[in-house]
Amino acid sequence: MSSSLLADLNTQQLEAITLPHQSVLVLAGAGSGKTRVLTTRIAYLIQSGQVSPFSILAVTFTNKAAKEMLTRIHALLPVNTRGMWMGTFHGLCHRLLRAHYQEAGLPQTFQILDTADQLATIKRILKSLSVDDKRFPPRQVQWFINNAKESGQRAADVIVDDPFSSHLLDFYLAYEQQCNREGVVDFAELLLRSYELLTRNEILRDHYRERFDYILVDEFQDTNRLQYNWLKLLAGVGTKHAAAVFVVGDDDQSIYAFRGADTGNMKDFERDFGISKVIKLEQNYRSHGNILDAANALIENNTERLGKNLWTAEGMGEPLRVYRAFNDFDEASFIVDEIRALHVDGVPLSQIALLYRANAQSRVLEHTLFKAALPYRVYGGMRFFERMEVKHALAYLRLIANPEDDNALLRVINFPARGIGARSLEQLQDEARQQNSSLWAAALHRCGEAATAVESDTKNKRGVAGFVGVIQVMRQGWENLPLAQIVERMLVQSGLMGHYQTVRESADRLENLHELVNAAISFVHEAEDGSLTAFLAHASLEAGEHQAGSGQDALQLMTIHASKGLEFHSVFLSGLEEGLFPHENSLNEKNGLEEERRLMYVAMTRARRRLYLSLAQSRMLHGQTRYNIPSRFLDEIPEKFLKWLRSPAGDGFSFDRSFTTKDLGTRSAVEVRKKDPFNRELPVEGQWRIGQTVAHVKFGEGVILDYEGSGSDARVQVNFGRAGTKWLMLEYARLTPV
DNA sequence: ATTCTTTAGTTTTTT
DNA sequence: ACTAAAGAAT
Repeated sequence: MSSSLLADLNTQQLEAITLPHQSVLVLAGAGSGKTRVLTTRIAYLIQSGQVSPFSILAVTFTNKAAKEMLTRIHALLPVNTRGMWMGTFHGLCHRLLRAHYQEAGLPQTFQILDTADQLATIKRILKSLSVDDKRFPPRQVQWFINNAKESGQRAADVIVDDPFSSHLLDFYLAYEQQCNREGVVDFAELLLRSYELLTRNEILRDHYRERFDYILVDEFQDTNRLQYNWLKLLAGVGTKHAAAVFVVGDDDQSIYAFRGADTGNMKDFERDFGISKVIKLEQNYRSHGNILDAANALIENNTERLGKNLWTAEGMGEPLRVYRAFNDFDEASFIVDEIRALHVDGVPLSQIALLYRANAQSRVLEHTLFKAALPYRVYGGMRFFERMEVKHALAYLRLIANPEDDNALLRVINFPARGIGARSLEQLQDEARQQNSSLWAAALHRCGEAATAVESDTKNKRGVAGFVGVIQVMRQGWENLPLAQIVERMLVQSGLMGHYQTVRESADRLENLHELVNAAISFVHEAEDGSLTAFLAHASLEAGEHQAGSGQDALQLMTIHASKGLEFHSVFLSGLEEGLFPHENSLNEKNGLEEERRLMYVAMTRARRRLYLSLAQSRMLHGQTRYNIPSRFLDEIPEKFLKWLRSPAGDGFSFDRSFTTKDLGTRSAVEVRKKDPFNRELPVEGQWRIGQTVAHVKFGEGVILDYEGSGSDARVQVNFGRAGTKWLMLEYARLTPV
């Protein structure tokens, strides 16, 4: 046994890593070396010859976490870990279902619906049932279905006692049938179906139980009921081949109860798996004492805790700095000033995080950072595989794999436009309903199956026949092409490329389509199975690591949720106001306040050396100025840990930093409708800006509102007040700056 | 079939 | 205040 593997570990870490074949719950506090323990445990088991990688199953919550864990194991251990199963719950269940699709009652090419696809399917079903979507909002139906599935219930299992729920149940049933007909599964279905597969199929169950000797689970506090039951089933508690289940979690960092995570699973785990001992990792290697003690004091206010207190061998460090701002702009400019000072002191920008409760808060921060010319990156937001043009392209690919996919068909049957309007679509849907078939089958039937395939690539590209032809061409003779070529040809054949080449302002979209080809190429490189079906599953399950633009030293902006698991030298936590944090909506939910407090705890424990807490007396929200009182969480942190940078009571208040209404209130006679937040230069001439006042020979003075195009095609929209708002070609309009 | 107008929703989010 | 999506008008 190499000694380096176990060097520098504390007693509890060592105990967890070297534990013999038994199930254990590891309560791992923030910054206690949780990931290290998990990866070292796996490396230790393999290196000491207790188990082959083939018999290990490791579960994480995100693909990112799985990837990181694999990298770290490889760094510890020069051993081939191919046989090991490591991934997310959904990824692993997907793997099971692919391997045993027949036993699971699925077509070989079954596709995965993401959240948006699922909602679209539900809307479609509600429409076909002529349901009033005012009375039954699609989102609520979606929530009902996912909730049922995540507690392991099929439509047949749900018991309802009121007429409203009884309707919801009908929709659930219709949705189930529709998904089966189309051969698609949603995220919850991946779990439920593989759970049912293992329940029903004794041979498979025994096979996997025998195979997986050691099961490890990260972020266990985030598991929902179905995931827990899946785990229990696979582990085979109480049977001859019961696996040793090693779960790591922190009840204080459970912040996903709102989407079904159940910390009760931790207590149940102790009971169901006969846990004799809980190992607590309580030494924190991240933060200075003041930060940690403040966080501990805060979380003490929660009653539902398993009990655990973090300590550090580091010194107390600095107190937490609290700033009470006049308004949100003032708060942002305070943050900018402090960032500048930190940067001068040598703290890299990438080691500074700006955290907030809600995404809407990033706006003012971004605006201020941009004005201050500080580079920043915002995490979260639109992902690559969720972009409209990418989803269109994926829909075509789905139709190649499985034309029965109504969802995909509806998305692109008239995109690019082929002259198929609402009328013809309705006819098609009626036909499909009558024959109880897919839309594709109905479309085929309508065009006359024989004729279309041959004539398709000659001329007739419009109408339903044109669409059928396009798909026929894609489905015939492309089977043996490499994935990237399929994607490339599809982009041309579908007309997507052509469409985005002609439409103005589509440079980004075109680039994304090219990027999709690149994604296919690198997917074939990395994945074992480079098939189209595998690629489509990848697109659904790993909606996208947004890692573009990395490398540059930039500030990190994200929600507190997104910051879990990360650490920074300095953290700015803004918006500490009642109503915002804790969020007002949380107060109506059961245990909502406790979850908000855990969120606060997570935010505080991200900081290694310096933690700023800030609040604004007034803040723009939904277009209205709101006046808030300080967050109760500030009261829950003892004064001895805090250093107020401005009087907490508001007396002796200075307005020096604050924006007054003069900045916002004065408007010229001409109203600026749309402001570019960055006041960026028009790319055309370099001298024109949005918001700039210009003069026109005939229309007089006006303000530039917007622009379009570039080069000789560049146009600007100018509001001339009395003469109205006009679009003008820059080349001819002869505008002059005023 | 395109384009304009109205309306709803706006805590957190991965798979 | 702002956006996206549904509805109405051309």
